[in-house]
Amino acid sequence: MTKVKETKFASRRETIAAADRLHSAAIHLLRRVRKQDEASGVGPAQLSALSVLVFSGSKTFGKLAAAEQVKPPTMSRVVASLRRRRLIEITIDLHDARCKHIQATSKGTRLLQQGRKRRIRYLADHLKTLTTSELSKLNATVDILDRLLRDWR
Amino acid sequence: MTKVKETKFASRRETIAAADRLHSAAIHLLRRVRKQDEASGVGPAQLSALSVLVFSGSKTFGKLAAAEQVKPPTMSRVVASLRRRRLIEITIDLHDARCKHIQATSKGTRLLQQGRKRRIRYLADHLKTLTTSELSKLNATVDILDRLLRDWR
DNA sequence: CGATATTAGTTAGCATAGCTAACTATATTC
DNA sequence: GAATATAGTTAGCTATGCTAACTAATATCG
Repeated sequence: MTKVKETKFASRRETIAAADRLHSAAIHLLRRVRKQDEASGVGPAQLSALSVLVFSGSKTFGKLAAAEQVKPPTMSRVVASLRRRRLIEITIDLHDARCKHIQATSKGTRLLQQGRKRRIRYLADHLKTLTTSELSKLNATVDILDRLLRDWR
Repeated sequence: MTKVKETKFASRRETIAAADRLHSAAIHLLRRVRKQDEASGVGPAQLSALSVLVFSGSKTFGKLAAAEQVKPPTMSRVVASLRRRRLIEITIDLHDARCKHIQATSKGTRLLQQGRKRRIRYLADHLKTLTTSELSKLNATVDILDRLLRDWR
């Protein structure tokens, strides 16, 4: 028995080709889905930040900026816009007056969930042409991607 | 025999759940990959337009705007920036002086392909932790998505 | 205790990217 | 040849990203 090791991983060439195709498909998919968000009248950065607040609860300013992979001045303006629209509220930390806690208002939560519903419904309207077999392949792949994203870097 | 029809398609609930997960994974994946493009010193709209020109050849202004799903004034500025950087060239149509044909210069082609290489290499560096079995699942799913995107709407 | 350093966030100012409304210039149509 | 349609531009708004320089609060250390 000379074969002691299975080729568990793909060649570099194949990996690159897969990366390329995945990248392109993701770009084109999102470009279409994102158009649905315009109906909310709120920009993408604001929706994305609001989404973090709605799904992971209250966050300090700094943690929100980190979660959005954005520099503090950018988040500062995004938060100010959200506040002007009464989609979030800000409270000052009792123990450290420098820290601000940001949380979604009920109006913000409502707006986000409606937008999300619209976006997902739109995507689902296209996915419904898939067979159950195709859909389960899709789900399996998203499992893989989720793991990849969790362990990123 | 009462069962006359197979349930070829998934329930609405399952479809919505899949759409939601796909959407979220695509957002997070692209957010990471897009960071790699900053190294090129050219913004995302410009890179995307340049990419169309490099891979599908010369385009008239209007077709480029349509391909990028963007309004004419937006494309006007994008093209002007690309031109200032000598990444594209513009020629006037001989038969219709209103029409402008936009094409990538060799500098533009080079810049795009380097950026693309960097981006794809980065993504591939993460995909290489996948087994061949996982990679082929991924490829199968991208096939499905490509078809979906081609027949969109 | 008080000077200094660190941390949290803001302000100012710049570039890119998206839009609409209003414009110019060229072609087409009647 | 006058009216209309088409291709693109200009002006001006909003939003999102950045860096550099700032304020204010806390922590550290002599």
